[in-house]
Amino acid sequence: MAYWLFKSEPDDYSIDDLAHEKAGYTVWDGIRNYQARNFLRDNVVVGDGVLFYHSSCKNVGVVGTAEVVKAAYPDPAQFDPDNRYFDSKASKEAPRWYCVDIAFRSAFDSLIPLAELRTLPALSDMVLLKKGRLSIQPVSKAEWRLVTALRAT
DNA sequence: GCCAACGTTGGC
DNA sequence: GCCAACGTTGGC
Repeated sequence: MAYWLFKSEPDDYSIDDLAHEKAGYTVWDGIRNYQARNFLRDNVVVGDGVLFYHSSCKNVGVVGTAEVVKAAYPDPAQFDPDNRYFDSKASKEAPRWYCVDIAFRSAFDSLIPLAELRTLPALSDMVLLKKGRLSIQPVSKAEWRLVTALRAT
């Protein structure tokens, strides 16, 4: 049981999109960074908590939580030539990229801006604040508790 | 849209 | 294996 922060560009896929998934979950595909891939493939397990983060938009920050409902399996998008995440160097025998499934858990009553997280000394070691570009990143239990207590849901 | 940070590619 | 060139991320 561990905690993570997943980034998404809300114009592409937002916490509201996740909250309204008819199937009750979504495939977290399209991860094309090796460090993020390794976390997905090797460390993310069912039941893990996810801080859902909106990036590359007007209001960047943590907007809610999700839960991992299926552990890593080969990302189908890498095999589909018509998909934007197609990878010609990947094969079904030797998949290069992995995805997990996550389900909506909560939406905060208001977004927790990145700038606010930066003001909290207890979060100074948070990966988000030190290594901004990683799209799948570990969150400590203490960080999870603190962040999820900042807002009502 | 700018630009800093950082990841990836590819020649040698 | 090094490193320059290039591409991408992502905050502002």
